[in-house]
Amino acid sequence: MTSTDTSRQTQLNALYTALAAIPAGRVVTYGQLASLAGRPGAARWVGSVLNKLPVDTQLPWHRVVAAGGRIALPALEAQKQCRRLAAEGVPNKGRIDLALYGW
DNA sequence: GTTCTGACCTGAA
DNA sequence: ATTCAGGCCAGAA
Repeated sequence: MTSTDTSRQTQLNALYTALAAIPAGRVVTYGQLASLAGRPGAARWVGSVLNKLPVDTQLPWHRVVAAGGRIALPALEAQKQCRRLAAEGVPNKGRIDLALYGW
């Protein structure tokens, strides 16, 4: 195996760890999560990973939002995410205040 | 090998 | 506030 493969796997693990480390009532942006995973600028990569994430995952994927507290998901999924966040103590109306609930 | 696409980000008009 | 363009990473065609 090449060193890039192992490295990529390690970063992926770091991403899951960082995401799991996000407490309820707190949200992070894709770029920030990418930085936490040791890959600044790889926000798109994070989105790709979350998209392929299984439906029965235990990871708090709903705590990940786009820059400015904007929801990156389509209307339906976004509504579900907003609902979930509100249930965790993050009141939002289609947009989240990162100044208050941001990491 | 190139080209397109996607749960992105920033800055400018 | 909304729209556009350039840049970023990785996987699929």
